[in-house]
Amino acid sequence: MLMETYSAFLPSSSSTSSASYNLSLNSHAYSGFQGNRPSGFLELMSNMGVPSSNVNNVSQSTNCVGSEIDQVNSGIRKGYKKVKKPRYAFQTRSQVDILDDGYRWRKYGQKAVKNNKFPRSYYRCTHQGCNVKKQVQRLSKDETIVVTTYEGMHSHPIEKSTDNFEHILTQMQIYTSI
DNA sequence: CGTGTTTGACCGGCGC
DNA sequence: GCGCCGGTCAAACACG
Repeated sequence: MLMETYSAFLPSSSSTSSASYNLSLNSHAYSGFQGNRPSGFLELMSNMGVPSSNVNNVSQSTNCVGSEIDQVNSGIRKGYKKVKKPRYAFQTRSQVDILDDGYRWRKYGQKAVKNNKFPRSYYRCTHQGCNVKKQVQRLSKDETIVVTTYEGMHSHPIEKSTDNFEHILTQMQIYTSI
């Protein structure tokens, strides 16, 4: 079904300008980026050095996504120090909810959000032992904008043949050129 | 049969 | 304590 959505359509604008990132990450916990090689979309993003200064100013919901809610599950287990899980989100101007970053995700929930007529979908990486989660949300303000929030970091290689960003770009161009 | 989605129930935190 | 809210579980279901 993803494919249907993919091949369905993308904004009529040109491919390069269709994607506008607004990446915000709380950097302190990410000093040691676990992946040494760019095996994932996220690492690619970070390696590309997408600065948080790239303000698209599409909406101000980004800051709440990026840094405010990140202490949600501060799991205090056995008196260990609670590590606030860093989240980081980037929003993409796309008609497609699911941005295939090469990992395999299993959907485990979907909830309606307040002030938003679109639901939010919760995904989890299906790799064993990998606890990376992501949630995808579409803004009701501007329904052409999809906010993808990642939580955690993959500690395993990518499972698809999507091993570099150019492949992704190729994909995007394929789907955009319709 | 393996894998992923759907969907209501459930749960914990928080404000009142 | 109660109800809301955001997040998760899990059984049923769909599909190759």
